[in-house]
Amino acid sequence: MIDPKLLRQSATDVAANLARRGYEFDAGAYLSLEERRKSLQVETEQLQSERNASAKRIGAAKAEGEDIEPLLAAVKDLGDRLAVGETALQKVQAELRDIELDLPNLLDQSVPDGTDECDNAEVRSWGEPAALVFNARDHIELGESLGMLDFEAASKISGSRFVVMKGPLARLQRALIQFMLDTHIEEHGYEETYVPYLVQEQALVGTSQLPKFEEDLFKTETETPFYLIPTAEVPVTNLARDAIFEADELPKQYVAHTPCFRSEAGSYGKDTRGLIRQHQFEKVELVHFVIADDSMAALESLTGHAETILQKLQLPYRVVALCAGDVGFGATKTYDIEVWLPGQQKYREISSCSNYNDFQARRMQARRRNPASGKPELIHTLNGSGVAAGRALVAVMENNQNNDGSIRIPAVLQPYMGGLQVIA
RNA sequence: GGAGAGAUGGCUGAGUGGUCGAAAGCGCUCCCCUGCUAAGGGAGUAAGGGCUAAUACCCCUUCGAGGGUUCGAAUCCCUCUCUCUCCGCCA
Repeated sequence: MIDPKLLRQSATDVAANLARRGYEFDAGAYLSLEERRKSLQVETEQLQSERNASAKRIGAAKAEGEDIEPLLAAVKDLGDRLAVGETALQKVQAELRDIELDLPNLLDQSVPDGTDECDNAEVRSWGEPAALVFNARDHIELGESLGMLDFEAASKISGSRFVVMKGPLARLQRALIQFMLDTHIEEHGYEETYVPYLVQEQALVGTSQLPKFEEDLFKTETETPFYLIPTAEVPVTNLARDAIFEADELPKQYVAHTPCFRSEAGSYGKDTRGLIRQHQFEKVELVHFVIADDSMAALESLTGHAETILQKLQLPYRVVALCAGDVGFGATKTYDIEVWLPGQQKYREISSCSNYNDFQARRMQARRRNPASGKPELIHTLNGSGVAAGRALVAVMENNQNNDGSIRIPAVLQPYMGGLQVIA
């Protein structure tokens, strides 16, 4: 959520910033609604104040044994007037909140212009795509011929966009997850967390998947509905909900491995085959809570932590700064890390690292106490994949394939594979 | 699933219709006292929102959540959620 005070005071500046995303914010309509809110709120609070004062007078008079009938008569219609005002105020406030919850975050000035992923700016790249002497196979062909990826079996059980993995390949994904967790815990200073995979609406409003993107989520039909998490960002970031951190508690860095569940509504034609886009996938997620001044530096270090994983796996990648039109709803700035996939002969997203500044914090009431003023102020939140395990598996398979269809296991993963060096 | 108890400020815990945003204690902050420490004395110490140039005044809201009764609700009524104890079941 954008600061409502900023919306009031600088609505046209906000509109100009959001226009970079291609988002149209009707500042005039907002401001007229806001003006209505102001007069209604001032009026209603005035009536509440009168009610409180008269209740006290009546109480005092009664204690003195005086006749309170005249006082009661004087406030006879106050309750009705108040009820009318309160109802009207609540309605306007709800309308304003709906608008505010629907507004994307302001973009950082360093975000490059552009409308879609074609305009993203490469920041750096690492490693060289290998020149394979034979025709590179994709992970589907590799996995199926090894007998270790079974999309048909998954389809029988659950339909499309699911997979069954078997044997050393299933273990390889687990090895990747373990390796990533251990690296972040031991080398990057993260605290490991285990979190719920089912969350309530409020948590998703906090991280801004709701109310706008409900169709992307799986929802249970229980009495109070649960949503399956689309990313560990949701439960982990909500650890800061309604919290006031003391000065020495920040920064915080959390890592979590979870499955992620996405309906993929609206992506029907995309990546229909293989592991790239599944309803269920494994991911290691990094989350930072920092003070406002530190969030841009934290974005750089978080992105670096994800890059370290790919470097240790010897996977070629590049880092791109998402352009204005491609930055996600709640982020102020995002780097995507794209790994080279020989089977597709292109770079594909394997991690997305975002600074949300106070956007999620405001929705969650996530604060820290400023030691100088003693007052609570909003923290900044960040998150990024460190990295997506399913896609990392794809990258390892395709980049480490041999001519005979066997797959070399990266050295850093071999300890997690019982010393196995090749999957054949 | 059955039976019972409970939910109050950072913590413990009073408070069953009126001046209660809320006693007391603990914790924390500042000051005094003290050679240091310990002990002691005094003052302060919730969050969100409105108004505003203001993190100054002032005002509003909040005692698990939502509704109701009332001039007035932490206190009375209804619904829900959660926590704890015992029994059953289960990983």
